[in-house]
Amino acid sequence: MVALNLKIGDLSRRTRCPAQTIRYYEREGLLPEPTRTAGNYRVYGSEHVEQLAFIRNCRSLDMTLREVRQLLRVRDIPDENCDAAHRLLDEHIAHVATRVAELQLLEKQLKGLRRQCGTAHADKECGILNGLGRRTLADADKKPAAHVRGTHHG
Amino acid sequence: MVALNLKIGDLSRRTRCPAQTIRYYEREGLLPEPTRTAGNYRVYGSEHVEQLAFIRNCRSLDMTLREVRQLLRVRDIPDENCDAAHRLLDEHIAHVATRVAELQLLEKQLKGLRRQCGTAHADKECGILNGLGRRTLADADKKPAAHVRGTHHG
DNA sequence: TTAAAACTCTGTAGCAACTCCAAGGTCAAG
DNA sequence: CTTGACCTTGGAGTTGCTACAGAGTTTTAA
Repeated sequence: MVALNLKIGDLSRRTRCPAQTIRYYEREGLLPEPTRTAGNYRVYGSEHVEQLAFIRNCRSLDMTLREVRQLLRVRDIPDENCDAAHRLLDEHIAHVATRVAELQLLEKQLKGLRRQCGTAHADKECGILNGLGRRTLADADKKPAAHVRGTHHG
Repeated sequence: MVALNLKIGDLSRRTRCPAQTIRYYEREGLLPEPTRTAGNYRVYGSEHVEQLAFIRNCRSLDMTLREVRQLLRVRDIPDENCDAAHRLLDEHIAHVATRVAELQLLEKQLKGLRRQCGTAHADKECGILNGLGRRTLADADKKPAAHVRGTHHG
């Protein structure tokens, strides 16, 4: 159960992961290099299907590729105990919880700002625009804290 | 009230914004180009202090630079009514609310996964590692939805 | 058989919002 | 006159992809 002989497009359809992304994971060392055909096409087996599924599951849980790499390493050391996986997951949960709290505070601030102007009028009287210009909105200087970013509405 | 004659380091300290970032905002057209000394040093006035404060306030509310640019444009059209600012802020609030909901779901899933293995043991029996390998964690294929990313614990 | 369509290959650039580095110019103090 | 703090520009790195471009390969249909 290793030789399925999938081309990259087949693997892509099977895992709902774009082919470009599969190549990217390979470059990044998350997926082992597949064998090649005479024509230099990549050929995948079931181990690739499974590993890619693992990666995508982790990603859907918003883990970074760094974390995925660590989990893969843990997974591949047989008969080790799974403390490392526990720690990683616990840390990840903590990060998410932190971010939720931050965003909830943010939401409150935004709604407060929004209440400062409910109606249309000339810009110079707009409580929102004025509020944003003021040196202090609630409390000033708190660092963005490095891991804090990301609402990413594109 | 325009000529304070601040050098970039002075402005940086005053606004707690790194000098590099100030130059970046200038390149991106968010801050007007300052005058220069004979030695080619940037010289800032109070209008720069105020505009930079505005930008940083927006950023601390997690707005994108694109949104900030739009708000600045709105602000600089005098006697216009502030509908545009309202719409922008409402949209931003909606994005944040969406992201909060997503992250809360995520947190639940992660905690569920964590519960699958409470104790140390050999990796191959670990419910976490096994759970991540399974083809379906909760429900499979839901798109990352483009603006959904970002917990970014670096 | 052959020509078009569909697929794959590599490599590069772009996104957001910075941050960091290098190599050098400018200015005040000692 | 030299040290050091500051400033200048330009370019690369970060994260996790996505989107080309230009070329080669394989499959399908006429």
